[in-house]
Amino acid sequence: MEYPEIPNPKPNQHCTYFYGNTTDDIIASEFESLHYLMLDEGFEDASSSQSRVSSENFTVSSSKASGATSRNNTSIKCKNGMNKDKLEVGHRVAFRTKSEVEVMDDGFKWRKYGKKSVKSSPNPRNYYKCSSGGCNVKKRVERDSEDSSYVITTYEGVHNHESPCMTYYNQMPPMVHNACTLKTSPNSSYSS
DNA sequence: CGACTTTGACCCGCGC
DNA sequence: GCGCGGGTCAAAGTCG
Repeated sequence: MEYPEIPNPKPNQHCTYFYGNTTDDIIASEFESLHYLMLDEGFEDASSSQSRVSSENFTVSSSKASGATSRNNTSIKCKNGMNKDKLEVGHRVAFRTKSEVEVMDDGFKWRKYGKKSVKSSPNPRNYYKCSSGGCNVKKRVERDSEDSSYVITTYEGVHNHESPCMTYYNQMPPMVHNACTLKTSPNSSYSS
């Protein structure tokens, strides 16, 4: 198992992560102040190294998403009523972060290519592409419709290059690595 | 001048 | 078939 790229939220940010691939693999884990839910294939190894939290707080259903490029999608709904964004069954990672700023510095360079107001939320959804040549990773950023203090970020695809931030990280001495609270993949890939 | 953002138009799938 | 909604495109504007 290789770890997905995890953005670098502020120390006091609260995050909920959704890792998408199959609906059967819903697992929620948490460490420190972060919460995340994983649906990605190959997650089993990750669960062994991280505290596993019951998925009872979430319900999942499969559906077909509407839209220009409709594919199989998975709809996640929290039992507390929060209706999570539809997650594609594929290399998609979504997470919810309590943050004042919508765009977090995750080490990659993104170029905004669209903005759309969606019916399910009063807040507009922003669309970004990785600006690295040949890298087709996309991300969507929108404020939680139920609590605008939270930002929902969805990554789609796998980076075919290293994060500029990770390159710098790899050049740091090991003792500096120990200071990091978030573990990220050294090769920036979270494919199984 | 290149890279990025903005924003309206367009495309496409789905539901009725 | 048509309208709706979400995702993408691309031209124009902005910024360093």
